Amino acid sequence: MKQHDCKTELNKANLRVTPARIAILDLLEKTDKPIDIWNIIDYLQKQNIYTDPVTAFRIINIFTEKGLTKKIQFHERKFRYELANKPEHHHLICNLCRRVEDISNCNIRKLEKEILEKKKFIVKDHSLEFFGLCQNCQK
Amino acid sequence: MKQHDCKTELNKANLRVTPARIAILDLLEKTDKPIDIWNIIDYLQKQNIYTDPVTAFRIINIFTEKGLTKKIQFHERKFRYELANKPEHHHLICNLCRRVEDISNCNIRKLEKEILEKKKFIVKDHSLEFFGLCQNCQK
DNA sequence: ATGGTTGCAAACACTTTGCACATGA
DNA sequence: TCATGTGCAAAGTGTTTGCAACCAT
Repeated sequence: MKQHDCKTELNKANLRVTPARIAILDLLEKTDKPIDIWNIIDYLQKQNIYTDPVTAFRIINIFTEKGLTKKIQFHERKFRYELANKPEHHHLICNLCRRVEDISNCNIRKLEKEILEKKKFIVKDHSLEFFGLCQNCQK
Repeated sequence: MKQHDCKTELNKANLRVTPARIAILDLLEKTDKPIDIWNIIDYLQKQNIYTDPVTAFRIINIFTEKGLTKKIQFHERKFRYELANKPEHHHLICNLCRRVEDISNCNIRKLEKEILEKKKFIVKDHSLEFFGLCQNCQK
């Protein structure tokens, strides 16, 4: 994401523009798989933006609150994060090498409609993750 | 589950039969929603089976390893657990009252086949959870 | 008898909170 | 200037590990 875009994003969310926030949006934009806090810290460090882990957590939490990012879980003890405005997709997580691939066109929307009809439950969000073996690790 | 069945279950898994293990299998059998460690501890306590949380973790972990139980995540910091041999189903989790409802017939298998064809990824397991508002909380 | 199980103490990993100081608008 | 953001220390949760004692087989 261009710096400019990041700034407008932050403004729209009523958040002040700080180096750490820009960098984190930046990282999320250019990373294709959900990242954890340590990925974020590492990246900030490389950008010479010294940031306390606490701050990283606070940033990612406020982003999630404002709807900029999403929390994801891969059956690990920690959360992962990705941009919320990515087109709908789900994850294939390799049990061996932990590589993550995206998959889309799952037609979950149709399911959600059925759920509303059958169960009167309004789906706001869902998580769909597949665990298994990627092509490489099948050998 | 009858005591007897629990015992054969444990034997089949090469696990020794202990009061805590029987009780945990028992609880999982009669509970309809995924439970966490504290639910387990509470139950054991009520059964007058005094068990250290560490032991509860160890039991549930070995059960999961042996394929008797499954770990589940509901975007919380903790894991939940359910019996692995339940018929395929997914969860509707209410964002407000946290009630959990089951849903089945999602035809995920079809999707898994497509994934194998498109991505050459062999799905071993998946997690599909829906978050939203249950009928009661929509008012 | 002996190897799997447990309890206890401690450590661990991830995440949150409180408060004083710093900074962006 | 002043609300918002940050760093540091500390605490909070959920979970795992090591080791000695215990108990199911």
